[in-house]
Amino acid sequence: MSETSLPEILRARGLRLTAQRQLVLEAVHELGHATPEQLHTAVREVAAGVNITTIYRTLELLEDLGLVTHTHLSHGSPTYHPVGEDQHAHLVCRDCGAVSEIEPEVLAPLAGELAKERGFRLDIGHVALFGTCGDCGETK
Amino acid sequence: MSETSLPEILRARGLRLTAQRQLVLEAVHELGHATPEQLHTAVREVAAGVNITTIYRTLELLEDLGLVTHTHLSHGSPTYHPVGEDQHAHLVCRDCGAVSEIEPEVLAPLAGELAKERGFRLDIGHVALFGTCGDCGETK
DNA sequence: GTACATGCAAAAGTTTTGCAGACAT
DNA sequence: ATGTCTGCAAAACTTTTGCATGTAC
Repeated sequence: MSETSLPEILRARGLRLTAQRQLVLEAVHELGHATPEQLHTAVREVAAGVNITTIYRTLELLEDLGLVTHTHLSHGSPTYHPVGEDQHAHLVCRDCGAVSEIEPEVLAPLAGELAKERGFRLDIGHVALFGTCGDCGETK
Repeated sequence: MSETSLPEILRARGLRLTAQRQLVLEAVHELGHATPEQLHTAVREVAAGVNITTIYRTLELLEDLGLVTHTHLSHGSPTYHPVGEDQHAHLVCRDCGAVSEIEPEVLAPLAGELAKERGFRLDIGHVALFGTCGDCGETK
């Protein structure tokens, strides 16, 4: 439950702490990986009046502050999740749509090679791997 | 330039071979990884009357036929590329937006481990890795 | 009090759907 | 001839923008 001190980070930039910003950040932590739409719904359960526009603007801000990131999991809308804490990548099954997480260690060798060969710094929290999951693979 | 016989695949399903379908598939091969919008522009250069709707419908069909796949490279629109031939993954720089390709061999160990540990069959042609490229990393 | 944030409404952009006419077979 | 495809128009979504009001500081 480390909140990485939103108030301080905001203050350091001369920005303001608002209920909306706290709620959106909380929702991102609660939901794990969620679309703007889903976050909107979640926030609304606590504060009914919050506008979807604010969700988008706040997510952009939080991402800029380094508190959240987003990934494109197959479909149209991106999903947001907290940064830091649990760095992890996503495994997305194209058949059943299931999303599972994998530990960063699995990607470490790859990240190392990319850095060495290309100078490319892999953002592990941003990785989405597509394919067929065990269940769907067997059935076929 | 192996065309993987579009006519035959269509016929086998009782579907029809049209100029539009040939043009869209050709464009996907030519452009490498392109958004529906970009494909539309490319196709229009040859056949001006083709509608964007047809691009979407055709891409869906071609994907269903296993001739093309799509990947989500950062922004809103997905990009489509041919299946088979040159299996490759994408490296996307979040700072400058540059997209480069990496050879499938780099991903082979990872693919192997995922298959072994999770029974997950990684679709290499679908992989998009985000991070910071060499140029942007140095500058900072 | 002042500048930043939010809500609202509208715009912009993307993807989907319905339907009548065109066309491959 | 017949059933599939396409183009057109409109609808459904998602995301962005402008502006007046509200509010943290």
